[in-house]
Amino acid sequence: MKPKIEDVAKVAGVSPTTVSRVLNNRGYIGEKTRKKVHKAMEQLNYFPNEVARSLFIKKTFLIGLIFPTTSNPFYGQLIFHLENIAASQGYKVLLCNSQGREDKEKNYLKMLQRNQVDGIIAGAHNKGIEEYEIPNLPVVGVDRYLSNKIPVVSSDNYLGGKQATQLLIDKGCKNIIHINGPISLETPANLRRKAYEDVMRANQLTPLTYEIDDHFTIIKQLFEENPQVEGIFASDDLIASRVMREAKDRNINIPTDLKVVGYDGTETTRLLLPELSTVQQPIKEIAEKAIELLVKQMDDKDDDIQLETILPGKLIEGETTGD
Amino acid sequence: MKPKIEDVAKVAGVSPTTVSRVLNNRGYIGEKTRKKVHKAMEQLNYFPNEVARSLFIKKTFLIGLIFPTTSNPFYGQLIFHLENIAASQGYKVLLCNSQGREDKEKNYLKMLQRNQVDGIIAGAHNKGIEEYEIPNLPVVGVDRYLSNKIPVVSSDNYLGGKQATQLLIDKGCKNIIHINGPISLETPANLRRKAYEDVMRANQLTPLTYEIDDHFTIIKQLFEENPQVEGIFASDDLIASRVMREAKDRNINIPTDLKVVGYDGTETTRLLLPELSTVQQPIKEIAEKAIELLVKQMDDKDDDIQLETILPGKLIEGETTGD
DNA sequence: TTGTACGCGTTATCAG
DNA sequence: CTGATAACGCGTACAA
Repeated sequence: MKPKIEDVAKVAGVSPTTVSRVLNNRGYIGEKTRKKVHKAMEQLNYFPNEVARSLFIKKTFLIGLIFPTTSNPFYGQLIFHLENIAASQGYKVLLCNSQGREDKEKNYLKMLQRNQVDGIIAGAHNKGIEEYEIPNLPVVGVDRYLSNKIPVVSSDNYLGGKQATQLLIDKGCKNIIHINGPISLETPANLRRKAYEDVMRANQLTPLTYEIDDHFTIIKQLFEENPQVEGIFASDDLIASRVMREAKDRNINIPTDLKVVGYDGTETTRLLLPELSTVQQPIKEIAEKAIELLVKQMDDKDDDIQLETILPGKLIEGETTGD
Repeated sequence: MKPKIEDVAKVAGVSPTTVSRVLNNRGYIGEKTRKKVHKAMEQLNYFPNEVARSLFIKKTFLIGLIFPTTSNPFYGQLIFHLENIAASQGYKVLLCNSQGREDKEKNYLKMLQRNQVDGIIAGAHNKGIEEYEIPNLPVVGVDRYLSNKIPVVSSDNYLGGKQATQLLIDKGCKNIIHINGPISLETPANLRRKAYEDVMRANQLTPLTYEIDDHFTIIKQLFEENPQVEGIFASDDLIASRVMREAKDRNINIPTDLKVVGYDGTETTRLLLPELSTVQQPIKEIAEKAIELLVKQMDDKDDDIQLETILPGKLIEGETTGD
């Protein structure tokens, strides 16, 4: 059915070894035989079988990607870059949407091991799963601590949180509230909150953080409990968008009565909500660094690599922090 | 290093065959030996090697996904569902971001063949590439005609275009302009335009279509050339968002002076731009149908399958079509 | 019920 | 410069 190396060999009138040599440019081969082999391959429409190849060389050039969901613009864009960069280095990508579910995550982890991936990049993680410490399997975390032995790449969340909060203060807000995603202490993203609290206190202001729930109902509650709120720093742009919506429904003018800053600054949110001030994450750079760290682990066996990489983001001032 | 079936056999004190049997639940095995083998597998932290397995059974349970980019909310969400459904049926997913580039697309196609994927789902496509007609390799197109032998799944683009246009007319618009993505005759999405033109003519109105360029500059031009425009039907929500932005910059009030309808209605755009009227695509249903058609091709050899599947979308009326 | 031998398609090794 | 052979890890006849 599918032609194999042996079929090509037969047609070209050489041995399978020679075909393999032509295929991989290994050793010396006569120019005439090389031509013959190439012609035979075209004639049969031959494609090398990577599965057999992988079995032999014990390398699949596969990278597993475990993230909550490509539906989310941040992860969608991150995964785009990861795949892109991986492809440019000859690696393929196995996509896993864990949806923030620990059971799915563990199953994916097993699946990836069975499939002999050369490495894993993960940004989905609930608690302190130790399943990620897999002997001889390189792993890199993105915006998530996976273990104290696994390198993490993230944007400078502390700086970002600081800049966002400071911007609101600079614009004259005193009553500033922070809305956080679901709290899990292991994520660097929580540094956004810490930065917010530090900056508030440094300015003799009282920090107040709300934690988001699945249906954003907490936002209504926030406005009801704090009618005097002047500034809101949301831990991502989607939440910020809901805040803006709620403010509109309550006839609260942005930026006059309320100023809003989000976080992430993905292509999509920049396009759909250009007026939103936000801290833009260096998504492409994060992807590049993650791949770099992964490939380094795959190549240099147990060389010591940098455990934490923090990339600076960029504060974008839009109309929601006004004037 | 990594334990193989033979190592497990040794520890359990049985033959490799027996281990394989318990692994695949094949044939009769004594309850005691089954226990022993399981214990040995746990002890060694054994994972079956899917690569070797694939080589033997000539099936990889891999599906290749070729789409422009996960960065785009529509594709991001579609890919999420595709992966999800595939996973629930034991299939894994190889992600390919073609970025609308024909050369990348062709390379991915070769790569997927070398990697022995069991099938391909593709929604990225420029012209009439015939590379997709691969003997014995099931393919399904999403919103793109790949060849007249390859099944396509798409939302009811004609109906959607009709509904969008009709909505604008119903709301009192006469001067209605359509903005299209890059035109390629092979895509069902172009039916949106045809529907627009048909409905316009049926109402004694003159259709006028602008084709979007990379940097949306055409939108400015549109407003300058048509100061009297009352309604705009954009072929996706991202374009619609840019239209809204431009209107705002020109102090054109939506919906009073201008009404806007988009297309896609992804989770992200619904969240970020809930005021936008749009035609929501049945993304999950598209994914389900695509997987179903692919799996059917993989199982029933050359059974005749439905070549075209059209799923109805849903018109969502928001504030941009007012009142 | 369990074990032996071979083949899946490829490549490294070693002769020639 | 080219060819024969073994091995990668697993699954299945076939034999025991």
